[in-house]
Formats: sequence, C-alpha cells, structure tokens
Amino acid sequence: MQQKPQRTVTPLPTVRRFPVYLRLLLQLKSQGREDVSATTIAQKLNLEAILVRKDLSLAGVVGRPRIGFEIAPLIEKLESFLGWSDPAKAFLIGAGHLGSALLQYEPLRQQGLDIIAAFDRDPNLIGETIANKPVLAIEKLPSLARRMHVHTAVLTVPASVAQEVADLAIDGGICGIWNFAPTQLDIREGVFVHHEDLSASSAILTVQVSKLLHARNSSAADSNETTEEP
Amino acid sequence: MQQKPQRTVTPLPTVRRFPVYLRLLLQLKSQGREDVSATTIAQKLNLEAILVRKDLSLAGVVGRPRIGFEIAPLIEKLESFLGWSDPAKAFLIGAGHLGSALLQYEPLRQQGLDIIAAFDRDPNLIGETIANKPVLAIEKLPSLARRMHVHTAVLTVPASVAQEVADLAIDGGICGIWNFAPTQLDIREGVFVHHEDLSASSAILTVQVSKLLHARNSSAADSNETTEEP
DNA sequence: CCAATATCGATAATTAGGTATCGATAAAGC
DNA sequence: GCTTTATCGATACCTAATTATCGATATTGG
Repeated sequence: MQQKPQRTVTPLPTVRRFPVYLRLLLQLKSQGREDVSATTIAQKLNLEAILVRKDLSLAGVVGRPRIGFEIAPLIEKLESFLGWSDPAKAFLIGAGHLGSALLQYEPLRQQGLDIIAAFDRDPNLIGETIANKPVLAIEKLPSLARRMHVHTAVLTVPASVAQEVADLAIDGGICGIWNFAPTQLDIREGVFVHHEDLSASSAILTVQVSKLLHARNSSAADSNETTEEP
Repeated sequence: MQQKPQRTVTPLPTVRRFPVYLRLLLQLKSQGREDVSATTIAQKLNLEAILVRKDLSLAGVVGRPRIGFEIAPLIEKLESFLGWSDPAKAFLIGAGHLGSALLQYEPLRQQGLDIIAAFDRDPNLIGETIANKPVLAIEKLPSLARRMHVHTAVLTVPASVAQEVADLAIDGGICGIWNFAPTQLDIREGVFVHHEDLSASSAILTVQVSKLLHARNSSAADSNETTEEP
C-alpha cells in the first residue's frame, strides 16, 4: 500500500451533502433571502442541525450567532470546494440511450462536469452531434484526451465492453471514471472509479419498500403516528 | 424526528454490496465455477475478505473451511434477500430523455424492479409505447397504482414539478420513490425516498480527480506511465 | 493416514461518522 | 440599556461499521 489518497480531511458523506446544501442555498437566494441558519437548513433537508453545522464548518465558513450564515459567500465557498466554479472537462463513452440522456442533461455543467464530446463505435452515430456535442470514433479517445487535458470519463457502455473501453480511456490519461455500466472494473492504482450502481440503488429501494409494506400490513397495532390511509 | 427505519437488521452498506456480490457470482457461475472463497471475492472487488465474510453471514449462508461458499445457493440466497426473484412492479413518471433511457434499460427487471408503465403529461407522448411499456396520462396514476398494487415509483421529471408529482404518487399509495430529479422532496412519514443524486456523484468524482491530479503533479516529473523506472 | 494449510466464523478492537452538551455571542424586544 | 433568546462552535460522547485476532475445521498433498 503506497500513497493512497489519504488526505481526505473532509469525510465523503460530507462531500456528498455539499451539493444538497448548495441546491437549497441557491433556491433560498433566488427567493431573496440573504442568510440562513443551520437549524433551518436541517429542517428543510431532514438532517440534524448539528450535522449541518459541522459540515459547514468543514467547508470553512463561519456563522453568526442568532443569525446563521450569509448565503452568498456560503454558496461561493461550497462551489469552489466542489470545483463547480470551474467545471472539469469530461468525455462520455457510449452514446446509447443513457449516454445521450446524460449528454442532454444540462445541469451537469453547473455541477462541475462539462461533457464536451461523446465517443462510440457505432458508425451510424459517429459524426452526429447530440446536444451540440460531437460523437467521435472511440479510437480517437486516447490522443484527444491527452491533447485536450481531459481527465474524466463517463462510461455508459454495455457491461461487456466496459473493461476494454476503460483501459483505453486510462491509456489516454483519464484518471476519473464515472461508471454507469453494471460491472466491476479492474483498475490500476491512481485511477478513481465512481460506480453509479443502479442495481444497488434499486436494492435499497426494494428492501425499504418491502419493509414499509410489511409494517403497513401489520400496522394499526404499533402505528406511532396518526394513520392516514384507512 | 425523521424517518428512521431502525428495524434494519442488515446494515445498509451491506445491502448496497449485495448486488455487487451478485454480479460477480453470476459471472463466476457463467464461467463454470461452483464455489468461491470470501478471499477471492474480496480480491476481485477490492474489499477486505473479512468484510465479505461478514456480509455473507448476514445473508444467512454458511461456508466450508478451505473451500469457501457454493455459488449457486449463494446466488439464490442473495436474490431472494433482495427480492429480485420476484421483481417489484413500478411506475415511471416523466418519459423524457432519462426516463425513456431507464424504460429501455432491461437489466432493471433482473434487478428487482419491473417498470410496467410510464406516465407523462405531454399529450404527444401519451398513448405511445416505449420499450413496450405504455405511456399514460399522469392523472391516471393514483387510481391505477391502487388497482394494480404498485407501490414503487421512479421519478424522472424536471425538478420544478417533482414535488407535485410525488404527492400525486403518494396519494395513489406509492411508498417508495426513486427520485432522479435534482431536488429535495418533502415527504411524509411512511414513504421512503431514494435520491439518485447525480450532482452528489459528480461532486465525489471531481473532488477525487482533482486530488489525484494534484498528487500526480506534485510527484512525477512527466506524464507517461510507459516510462519504465530503473 | 497424517501434516500442512487455507478458510470459516465468533469475539474483540478500532475507526469513522454522527449526536449531545454547554458556554459564548449577538440580535431582538422590553 | 438590560434581559431574553436563537444560534454558533468547541469538546465530549455514542453508535454503526469495518478491521483484527484466533481457535476450529476440512481438504489437499505427501
């Protein structure tokens, strides 16, 4: 075990919550509010106030007692922490259904990820543009990635080719992969993979739903709240 | 004060890993293997062996020393735990780019979620079918959900209408919402929301990538990994 | 058949993340 | 101007999750 990015001063769960705070803050700002307390944020987001306070302190902002935090600087602080003020350029690989949906999903650019081109191996797609972004031949990826200093790739290819394509991207110097393919990638040191695991999500969903249904069925007994549906 | 499903005997991180195990196990099985050790699983998935063993024991399987676990029963156990052998019926709301991508994403059914219909309010879409699934008028959702005993909804609508549509779904008895809309939902007790937060994912990705790049710059002289160290 | 060994599984220790407590502070109201 | 009150922020505490330890066990190889 050599240098693993151990410098995570900020816990990942906190990083995950930052965009949630940001969304809320932007909304509040657009409503004309100028400051907000951790308590209020917590209420709106179903979190504990103390957790919000701790997170915000990790972002390096200070609040004022009785008032809370100034929204504008807070937004700025969070955006710069996340690097959203200067979105990272990214390539998308696999311009299928999911891929083109992501290409057309504008908010991503405001959220730190600027997909500037797509790659595919389907000759019918190559040369087209989707959401004003060109679809290029997959073979061109490594050289282009180097030339344009792109270090992030979004992988929306079938599982069967995911590994091969990921290797190609890494050859081009890609060191961050957002993997939507339902497969485990075998990756070497120095490359980070975030697996967007729909199956894990659906697992959580179904497990929780069946728990809720079970509770609902065996309910009436220990329903701790006023029941709504007869 | 919030929804805290404390009856979770199985930790959620474990539940999240189950599908990952399952994917690997299916792959191994297709290669003709009959058993596998926790050690091997851990290696392939970049996890600690002991963690795998603990997870599997929570799934209720027993292994044999020196051999490991029989793959077939393990698959069965995990699938039944996750409810994947009997997929939950679900409605999808919002047949836009992302929505139709999900409708066409076949693996979901094997992963416990069977989307049987879509809903939208666009008259041009209503009446069409996407991936053999009908697109219906959103107004029909509540009554249909009740009649067909659908308790799960996939939300792929713009943020601006997400709350309103979620309320409608809940009126229909929906108690599990997979929310792809980039907004916080205000939900009452007894309803579970899993927020598929692309912005949180992209946050993690960009933060990790910039960390990697920073490490890369401050360490190596030049870019290429093809240069062999003496 | 016996020794060597890889693995399991129970218990214990550790770590990370989240929560509670409480004094300090500054705005609002009297 | 003084009291009240909501909130911050530092410290301490707690819980959940992961990792370590170690004896037990069964298969493999000699």
